[in-house]
Amino acid sequence: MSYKRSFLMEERLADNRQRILKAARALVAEGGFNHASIAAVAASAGMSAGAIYRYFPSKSALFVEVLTSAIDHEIAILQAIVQGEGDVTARLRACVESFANRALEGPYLAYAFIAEPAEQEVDEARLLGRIRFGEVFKSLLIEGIEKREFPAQSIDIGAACIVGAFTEALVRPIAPRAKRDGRAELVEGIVAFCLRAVGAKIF
Amino acid sequence: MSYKRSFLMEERLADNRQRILKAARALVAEGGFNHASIAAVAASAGMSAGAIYRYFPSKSALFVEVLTSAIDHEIAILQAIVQGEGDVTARLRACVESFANRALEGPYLAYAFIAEPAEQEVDEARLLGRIRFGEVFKSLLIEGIEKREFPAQSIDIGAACIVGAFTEALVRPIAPRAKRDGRAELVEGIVAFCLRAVGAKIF
DNA sequence: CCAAGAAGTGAATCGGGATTCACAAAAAAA
DNA sequence: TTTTTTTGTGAATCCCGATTCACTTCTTGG
Repeated sequence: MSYKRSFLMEERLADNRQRILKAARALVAEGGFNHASIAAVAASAGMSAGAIYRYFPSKSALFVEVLTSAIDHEIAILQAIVQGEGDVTARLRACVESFANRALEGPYLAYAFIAEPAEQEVDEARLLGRIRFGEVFKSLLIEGIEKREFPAQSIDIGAACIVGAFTEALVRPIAPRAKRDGRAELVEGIVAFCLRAVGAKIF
Repeated sequence: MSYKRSFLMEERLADNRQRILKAARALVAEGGFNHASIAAVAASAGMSAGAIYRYFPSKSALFVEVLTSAIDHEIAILQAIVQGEGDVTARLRACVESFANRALEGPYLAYAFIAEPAEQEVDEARLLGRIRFGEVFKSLLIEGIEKREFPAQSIDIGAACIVGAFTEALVRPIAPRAKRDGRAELVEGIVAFCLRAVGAKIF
């Protein structure tokens, strides 16, 4: 019998895989999904188009992973905030602020991840991501209501609405070409909207 | 010289155009944009694929028109509510309710119009539509603040957030396959969220 | 009815990017 | 080193639906 991947080989492969993901992410960040053909990704990752298929079964699969891991990262950040200290209102505010700020930082990337159309599969992943974001807010809502910071209300709907609200408010300034001033005001406006919406008392 | 379109001919042409639009709309309603290839539209409209191109310069153009006219219709309805009687809060509620109910009526159509990815051009039309919906809510917000029904707040952001909120809350139950019970609760939840968000006093 | 122009047909073409594949290079086993 | 297996290459192929176009059919004006 024959061939067992050496450790070094193993590493190189893993490395290539990462390089592909990174290249794909970068291309999306730079010009949206359109910009990111397999050929472009391959070139940018320093390998041939065919090679990509040793690492990912299809373009969709690749981009689903790109999207999913970006979302994972985002969720982790939010989760950390949720589990942090402070009253629920403050944490909700921090979540929205944090998300919005990062989105405004990398416009194209955020646009692609929030809104840009892509393959069926990628879209499903995005919907899933939205649902996961919703879960985060759901947990905040539950806690907020429990602690009487917020009035009783429909949790699921509220969570979805929050995600939709800041997402929509972000997409317009984010969408390619849009002006990008008044960032602070934008973020503050979104936060204020969300806090009022859940009935936080500060307002 | 020769040939001048008779009135009857003129009519038949206009009729065909309408038939195409209707067929396209129906196909979208039935299975989303995917379902609606030129071939399918042609077949469903009872003519050949080539003929479509006598009426529309491209597939995109056709679907942009389908989308736009649907949005026009929707906007007209909302506008009527806005200009109707009652306090601003009531009208805002009516707008959201009305939109949501119609969206839940024709799930696929609404999904396609709200969220399903499509060609660049169609997407731009959709973004435009969202902005127009935003305008409607903007006018309500302005009036509401003027009349002291709502506290001072950022108009543009608020409008965008409202659109995003109900849109998101609708898309999930709307997205192909989702269950569809508790419609009334859903609508009521969305309305409540939006009213709180703008600071309406009822709550 | 005929000629000229317009509308309709649908099979062939086109486009453009994903995917494959015959082959080459590199790595492990012998 | 030779053999075997894996990995990498990139041009050719495939896919698939929009779009075109040579041709037919219908309308209009004479």
